[in-house]
Amino acid sequence: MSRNATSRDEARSNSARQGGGAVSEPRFAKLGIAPAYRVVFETIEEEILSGRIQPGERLPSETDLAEQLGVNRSTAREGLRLLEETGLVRREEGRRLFAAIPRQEDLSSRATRALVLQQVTFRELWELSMVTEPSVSRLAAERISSDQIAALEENLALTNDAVANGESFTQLDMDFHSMIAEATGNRAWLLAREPAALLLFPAMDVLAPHLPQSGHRLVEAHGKVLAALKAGNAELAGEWMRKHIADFRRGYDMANIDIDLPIGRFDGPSNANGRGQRAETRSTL
Amino acid sequence: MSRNATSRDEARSNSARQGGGAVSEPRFAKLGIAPAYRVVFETIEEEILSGRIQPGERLPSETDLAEQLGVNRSTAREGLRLLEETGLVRREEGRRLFAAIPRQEDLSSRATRALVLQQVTFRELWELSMVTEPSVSRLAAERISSDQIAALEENLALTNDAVANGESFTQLDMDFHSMIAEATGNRAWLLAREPAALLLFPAMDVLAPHLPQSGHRLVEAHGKVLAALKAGNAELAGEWMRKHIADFRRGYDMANIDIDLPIGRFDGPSNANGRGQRAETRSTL
DNA sequence: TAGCGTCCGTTTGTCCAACAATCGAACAAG
DNA sequence: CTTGTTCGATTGTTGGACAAACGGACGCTA
Repeated sequence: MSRNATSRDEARSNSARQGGGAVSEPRFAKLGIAPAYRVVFETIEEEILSGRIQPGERLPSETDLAEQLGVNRSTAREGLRLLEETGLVRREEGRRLFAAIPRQEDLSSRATRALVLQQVTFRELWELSMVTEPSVSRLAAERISSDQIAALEENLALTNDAVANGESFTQLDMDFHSMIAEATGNRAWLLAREPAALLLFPAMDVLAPHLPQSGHRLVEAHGKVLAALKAGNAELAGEWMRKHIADFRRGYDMANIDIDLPIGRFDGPSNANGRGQRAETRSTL
Repeated sequence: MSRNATSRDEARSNSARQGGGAVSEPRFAKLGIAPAYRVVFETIEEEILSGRIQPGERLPSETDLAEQLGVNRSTAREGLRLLEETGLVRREEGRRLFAAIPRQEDLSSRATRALVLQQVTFRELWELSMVTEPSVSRLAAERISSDQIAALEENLALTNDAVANGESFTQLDMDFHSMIAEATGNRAWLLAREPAALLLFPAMDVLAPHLPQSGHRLVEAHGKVLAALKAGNAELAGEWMRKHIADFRRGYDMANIDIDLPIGRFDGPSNANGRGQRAETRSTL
């Protein structure tokens, strides 16, 4: 407790002003003065990152925490909010906070939002996906399990139905690609491709009205990829996937849409923790 | 103001318990009941995402905000902490909060932490980087500016010095790769490769003691890549980069380290907002 | 004129105290 | 064994309060 109280007071008294006119030379480094709630955050964060608090383990009650850290409960709560949004802490069915590791969905949706705000263009997303999707397909071909194959087959069937009925197949499309990525068993790959994928594939919705054939082409392409995966043919899987993504851009060109325009806003679940699991996506031009 | 108060009260009274034994059928969807501070968060988030509050624009004072939303200042503050950690809100030299777009560094470090906690292996990171690094090199070769070439040359010189003096060159190494990625001008690519890169390259520190030649090999490889970039030769740049990354793994094998072990912890700046900009990295086995 | 010290209203950071609502679990009743 | 009931622990929220720091404005002085 004294630890934090001390560091805080220190910070306070040290906070001599550095303002004024234009500083001639950067003689002093900026003082790293953090408000107490931030110190609370960093302290607990450190406990979790270092493993001293294991994921799944319950955190002390707010009152306890505040007492242990020597701050007021309100201050401790602010620190907890910080942690909460980081994903290092989550609430278990109702209240009770416990340590956790951030879920990739949280990370992805966060990253996706950032991409939207940065107004990334279709071209940027496409350039990336032209590499990621074939690559994961190749990897997946060598590792995919029969269960995963079965899941892909079901997905393909559903997609086929959706196309036949004129329904939106965007979600199914995204699932198809995600499942392949999961089949690689490589979490770094998952994280690398997901944010862009969440933005790129919904763009298909913009295309569909212009290109009546797009649905069928997609089903066909997915079928080819799936066949190659089933055969364990990495090169073939990669090549079909490459064509599939390349085709996507061709669709954009044919629909006469400028690929250098920022991609539309992603309307997924706005919050990371909890409700609204289905990723309802929409791409607005 | 009434808007939020209403939605909250509604939530309250609707919160009929659903507990009890094992539910037979999922007849009802879970109620999305959010505490007021979360609603505050989502409301302001929405304002920013929709563009009604522009990045760079100042937010109202906490008192104002609380009054407008019809909640207590403490509650509003908790919502602000959530926003703060999302990166949608930042403090400008001192206090004053203003809207912002999340910085990629924030996102990357967040993602990196997640990867560490998930205990990703060297193999996973390497598999990804074997694709990302050559790919960005190819792209960069077609777009890199002379300024960026110059920066890379300086980096190479510094790396050479560091190697000669037996100093750590990890940071320089990471910078080299990041600069190439930036030269692609593709933000999606930046985001995709960074988290893994932040973890993979520091692993070099583990290698160096075992392989005295590693530094020189690295400088040589960087030199080849840079020459190819300068020549605008995409294929060559990609190929040298591929060899460079492949070599990294060979080093791991030669040092007799199991590449399927989780990668060590990343000790970067723990907080996203502000101080501690230099990415001091360390890889602990 | 550029710089310095001071005063003042505003805003943030922190604390204290309190209460309603909910949860969890134990326990009683049908 | 499912449905109330009760009770302590914990969270969500509110109200108010105060010190510290900031942003300027103002005036003084080399």
